[in-house]
Amino acid sequence: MPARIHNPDQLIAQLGEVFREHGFDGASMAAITAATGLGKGSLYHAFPGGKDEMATAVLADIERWFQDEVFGPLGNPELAPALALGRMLDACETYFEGGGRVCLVGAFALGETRDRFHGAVSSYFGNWRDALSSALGRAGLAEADAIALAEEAISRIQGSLVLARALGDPACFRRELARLRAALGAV
Amino acid sequence: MPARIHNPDQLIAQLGEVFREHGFDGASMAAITAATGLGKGSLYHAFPGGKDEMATAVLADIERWFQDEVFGPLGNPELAPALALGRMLDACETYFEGGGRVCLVGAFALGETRDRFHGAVSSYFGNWRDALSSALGRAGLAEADAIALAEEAISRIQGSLVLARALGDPACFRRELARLRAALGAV
DNA sequence: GTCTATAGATCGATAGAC
DNA sequence: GTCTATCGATCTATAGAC
Repeated sequence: MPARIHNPDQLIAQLGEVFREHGFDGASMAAITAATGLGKGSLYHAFPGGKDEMATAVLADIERWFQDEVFGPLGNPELAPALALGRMLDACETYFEGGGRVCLVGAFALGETRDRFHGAVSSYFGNWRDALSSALGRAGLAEADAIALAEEAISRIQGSLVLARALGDPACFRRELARLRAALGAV
Repeated sequence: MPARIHNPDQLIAQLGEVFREHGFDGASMAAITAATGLGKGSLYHAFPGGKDEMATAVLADIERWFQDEVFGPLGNPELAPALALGRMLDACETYFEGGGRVCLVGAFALGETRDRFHGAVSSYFGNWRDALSSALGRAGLAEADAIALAEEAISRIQGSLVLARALGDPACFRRELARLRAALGAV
């Protein structure tokens, strides 16, 4: 059944899972072909830049999701800060599947890809920090304290994902989210 | 100048830096040859198991260092807990070069190597958590609280390394260590 | 838009001389 | 113990048919 048209959104999601599972270097074109059901010809037609362009598209899609679900609400002055903070934690619990799914952007930051995709990685974390400190500022913290607590919260989320994966115990992540909910005064 | 005998400790350290810089898959034998100054023949003579054995040796060396410098003092009942906690933070600041050096074990936990080296990765973080919660228990915390704070502290260290690398701002890591020093009651 | 076939480079690993 | 030469496999990327 050739000429089957792929849903672009689904394709990006499939690519993301391949990079998540194998890493960037480990995600061979053969693995990508198997995971997406698309031959090399189709993949290079959609992404003339090869794996680099695929990963860039995946990172952009992730940032878009977080912009809509997390950063946007955090920065929205019409939303009560406690509510926005709670939504952030809920979105993280869902997105990272309760600690069973690593953060691809974090993995790219630590891995061999750190320089190659530095722009996208830096943008993701920078926007997260800015949006979070904005919400904390609206909650009453001084600017310096808000930035410090934002960095701490993001570190705790990212670090507990590392710990959960390292120990093979996703509950580590959920426990950290629960503690964060109290520390941030989130609803 | 053939027949030059390499210092085994130095070789392990060089291998560690190659894996840190390129990741496991990205560390090709050519890159390892260039970084160590050893030909493939010599490397396979020292590590018949190839890259897997090299990485295993590097991880064991890292765990040994943390055992001596961090986990041991934390678990030592004769050492004042506040002192042991302070030593842990000092050792982290030194080892991770103030945020400019990522945690190889953390990177392996997030990356495509997560299953391949799961034993070593799990051992490292499990021992860290146990030693840290032991020190926190001696400092007066109930067992459940000690374990929770230990997980939080390790998450903050690992997460701030991710954040520092992602933003290209090592100071993120040092700021988190300073906040952690206060939160743990460390000297 | 999708496929197969294949080029050309690089991979991990081995063999054997010194 | 170290080196060079080399193998077969695998890799990314391209070409061209349909």
